[in-house]
Amino acid sequence: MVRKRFPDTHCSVARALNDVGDWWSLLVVKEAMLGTRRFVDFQQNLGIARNILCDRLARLLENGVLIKQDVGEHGTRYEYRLTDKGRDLFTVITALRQWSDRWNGESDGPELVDRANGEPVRTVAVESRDGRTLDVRAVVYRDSSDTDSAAG
Amino acid sequence: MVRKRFPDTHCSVARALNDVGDWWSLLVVKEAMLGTRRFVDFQQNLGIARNILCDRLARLLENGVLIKQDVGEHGTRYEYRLTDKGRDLFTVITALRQWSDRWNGESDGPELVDRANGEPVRTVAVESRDGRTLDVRAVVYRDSSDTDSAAG
DNA sequence: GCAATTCGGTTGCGTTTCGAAACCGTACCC
DNA sequence: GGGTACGGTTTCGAAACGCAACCGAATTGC
Repeated sequence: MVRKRFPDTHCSVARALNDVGDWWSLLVVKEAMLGTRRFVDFQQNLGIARNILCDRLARLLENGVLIKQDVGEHGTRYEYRLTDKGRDLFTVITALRQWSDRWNGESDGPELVDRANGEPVRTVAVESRDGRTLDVRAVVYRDSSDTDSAAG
Repeated sequence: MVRKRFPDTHCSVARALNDVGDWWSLLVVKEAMLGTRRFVDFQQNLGIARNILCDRLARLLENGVLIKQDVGEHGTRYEYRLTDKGRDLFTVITALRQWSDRWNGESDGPELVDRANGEPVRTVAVESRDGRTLDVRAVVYRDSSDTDSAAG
């Protein structure tokens, strides 16, 4: 299974999508954030085909999103765990989850709460240095190679 | 071109990926945020095949991320513009961009700055109600249908 | 009026990727 | 030595992708 994609593009978003841009990769990472670590558990919880899971895990390993550890408990047994890079996708996944809940209706899935006090987390947003929430019209892409104009 | 995906899943992340989960969709939205509105411009700026672009635009229209307006300037001419739902992906795309820049190295692409004062925007993060930055270990998924345990 | 061009697609067709199920090899258990 | 669990790999049909050619409507050029 080849993975050509866009090996080097000037666009950060495209480069991020090289790592986690296909359908299953982000779901695997999300599942890992829920505590799943074993091959069979990923497979069952996600309902993903085994070969695709193999491929996605391998790619996530290559990209440094997951690491694979041999835990020799009973026979052949491995654990796939998030790296710092993988855990850092928490913001992306949370933003995506909140976006979906805002626009596609609330899901009956788990609610994300602060472990310290059980309160829901804030809405993820882009903020200015002094703390104002910025929408896409309130920013400019500077030194662009595409355009210097405003976004939106 | 059929689009089965997961029409109704309890998982918000999966439902978000139904809308923008494939390779090109998010890039089309990102391009729209840079100001691109016309078919040919999307096609040239992204380097996407025309039929694929057609399909993605149609799907983004269906999902309410874009709207299509007939601007009868010169012959057949349409504009694809972001809806509120589409503009609201700004947070997701920005989080993804920042993640990529942190872990895959800075790109030579445009830098995102506050239009009001030209300063770079803050790092997007998940925060508690009282403003602490939360990583994945600092949260719990409550009322989960999968697991009640902590994430990470 | 007629050809050339632009725009926004659609169609054909070959290649790549996906996905379900079957199969494989190792290690444990009895 | 048979059974089971785990982590894959193989097979093969279906879907998606990408390129290039074509199409239809409107605009421009003459």
